[in-house]
Amino acid sequence: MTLTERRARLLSLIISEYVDSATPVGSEAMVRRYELPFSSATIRNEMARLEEEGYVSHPHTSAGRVPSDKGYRYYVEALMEERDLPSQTKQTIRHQFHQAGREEDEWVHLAAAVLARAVENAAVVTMPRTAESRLKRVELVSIQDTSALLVVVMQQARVKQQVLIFPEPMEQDQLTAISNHLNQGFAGLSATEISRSQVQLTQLEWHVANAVREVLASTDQGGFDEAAMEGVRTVLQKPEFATSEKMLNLLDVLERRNLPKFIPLAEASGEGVTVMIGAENEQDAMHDYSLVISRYGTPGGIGGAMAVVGPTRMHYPRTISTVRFLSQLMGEMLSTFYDETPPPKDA
Amino acid sequence: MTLTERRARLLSLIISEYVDSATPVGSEAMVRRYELPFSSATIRNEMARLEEEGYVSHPHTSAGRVPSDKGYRYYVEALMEERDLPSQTKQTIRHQFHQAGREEDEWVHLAAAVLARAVENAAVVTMPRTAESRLKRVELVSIQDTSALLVVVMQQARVKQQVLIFPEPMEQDQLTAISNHLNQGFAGLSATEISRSQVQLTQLEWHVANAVREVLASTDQGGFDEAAMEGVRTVLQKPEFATSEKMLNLLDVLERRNLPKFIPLAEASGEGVTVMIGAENEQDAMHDYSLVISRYGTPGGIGGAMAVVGPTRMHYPRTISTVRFLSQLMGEMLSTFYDETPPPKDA
DNA sequence: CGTTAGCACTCGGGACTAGAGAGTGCTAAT
DNA sequence: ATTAGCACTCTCTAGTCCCGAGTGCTAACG
Repeated sequence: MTLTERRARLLSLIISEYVDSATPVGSEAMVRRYELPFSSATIRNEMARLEEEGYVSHPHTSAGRVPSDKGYRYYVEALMEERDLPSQTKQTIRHQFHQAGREEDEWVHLAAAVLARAVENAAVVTMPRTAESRLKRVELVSIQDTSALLVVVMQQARVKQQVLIFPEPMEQDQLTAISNHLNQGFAGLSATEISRSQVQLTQLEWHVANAVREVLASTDQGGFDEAAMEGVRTVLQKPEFATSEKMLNLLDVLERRNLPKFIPLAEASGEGVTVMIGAENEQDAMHDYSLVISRYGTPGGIGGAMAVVGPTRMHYPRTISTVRFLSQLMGEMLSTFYDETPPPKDA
Repeated sequence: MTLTERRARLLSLIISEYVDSATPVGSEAMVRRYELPFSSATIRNEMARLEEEGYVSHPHTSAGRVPSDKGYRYYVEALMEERDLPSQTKQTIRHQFHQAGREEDEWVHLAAAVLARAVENAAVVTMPRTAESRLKRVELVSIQDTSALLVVVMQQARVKQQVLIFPEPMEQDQLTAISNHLNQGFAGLSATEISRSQVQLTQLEWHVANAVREVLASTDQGGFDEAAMEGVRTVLQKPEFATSEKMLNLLDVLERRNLPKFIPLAEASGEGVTVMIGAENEQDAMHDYSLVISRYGTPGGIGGAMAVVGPTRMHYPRTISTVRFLSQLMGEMLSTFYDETPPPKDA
């Protein structure tokens, strides 16, 4: 399954060229552009072999070659040299990134924007979260007689709020009493632990505790709910989307509620960067697109995922390097807030 | 400036027809389709007059007529009969809407989705908020030694949180003391009032108070930050977006950060529904689109705005009725939570 | 006078054709 | 093994033609 040295080199050039030009690449143009020490005829022969073996394909006779999914895959595995990002680029990214404020959703938006710009494709970054949400503190704030605002603070600084209706008018004092009791009983517990708990509760307290449990549970599932996406505009301007039909396709894919289906974050559970090329994604709608996914986060377990979405014709080395760098950077930033260990200040 | 009875009727028909078919409408087809008691020649004469007066236009000789902005305007002002939504539709909307949970952002998302579906265009709904945010309560929750989570609860149940870094390690007790002090001193105040306040503060307290003030201030500006948008897909499928260029245009308009520029919510400050047709919007990018905007909210002042965005060729009566109904419905729902007066249960 | 029939004229768009350009695959020579 | 040469294929663009829908005008009509 390994290619001869020359064919490998040729495949690599075809991919570079095609990533650049978005048009099928022919033998003639190849030798001219790269001053190859062979004639176009030789290149044609080699190309024919590459095609037999499935690394490139032919839109039609008399058109140049286009890399196939298999070709890209081989390129990503064996051919491309993933060199570190130029330190200037790193510096730029780091600089943009440190302008973020202190709110988490600001972070992820900024991260998505920076990533999208750096790789010139669409980028998705999910909010960081823990494996299992645990309650840190409950607050109840009176709104009017029978309604109050429930604020649930979870470990790792996630906050959710909702309006809670009581069957009877409640004073702020009563509410404070309830929240105090719940804080004593449930602090540090997860949703399931709360529902198993044996703490004695009044009916009103139980009402609140139930709402808290639901909040914790709903935080644990999903992950894309509050994800940030950027760069849609950029990617839609690429030549593959000249027809509005293709555009609609991609827009469907990038629809918020479709993301979990199309972007299998589970793949990114381990270390490092995962690449899914075209039909490697089971979803038909993704067959023309590639994903570069990575988890980010602290060693402690708090974290999220980021993904770059674009046509299979994407600049893989740059994209992979950028995703790797940015996920590492996000990890460091999270560490500064949530971990005991001070973050490495330089890289 | 008023049209003859017959010309008015004709304009109305042209608009109905064009809204339906999206193609220029000709005299011949007109008489056939609507069985008019005149010949096509007469209609042609009348159309010529309508064109002279600017109510319709001609893409080119030998094409049918297309309503102009002025034509639509006249139609909206004088011709269309805005009849109430069929009670079945109302019922459907009400039904869909009451499935919302209790979180505000869930409301606005649902409202946007319902609206978009009902009018078959894109819809934007902003989060409800007051004229000036006032502090209700501050909470500080320790995260690790030098960092804590600041939770700012504002009146009308808006909550924001951010991570706060202290120059020295802080115990939860200290944090609680600070928040207690701030709650005593600042509850009920707005951002400007806090900055003018004469309350004596330690350096640490001042640090926190400053952050609180910033949160309040940032909540007061914007309004589109957390707006919900739905129906982009729907509107992009309309025939006017057959070319991908047009699609990109609209996508630009609907970009989150562009919304404030393109959708002048200030216009909707008063009562009722505002319609902006094509070039009535100063922004060039909006010249092919119309807006139907309405404020929603309680009489008390808490509320937001909603807008429908679509091609000028839209079904105005239905859109206007739907926006009116939904804004009223949203107002009622807000009232149930924030107002003293019980909401009218039926309509 | 308002209305209508008739008709010449105008465009846009679809179907068709031709030719240029880029590229391939094969064969025979080096 | 490599290369030059060449016939062949296929897309893309421009050009042409023609149909259909629609207009605007004029002259006739009730």
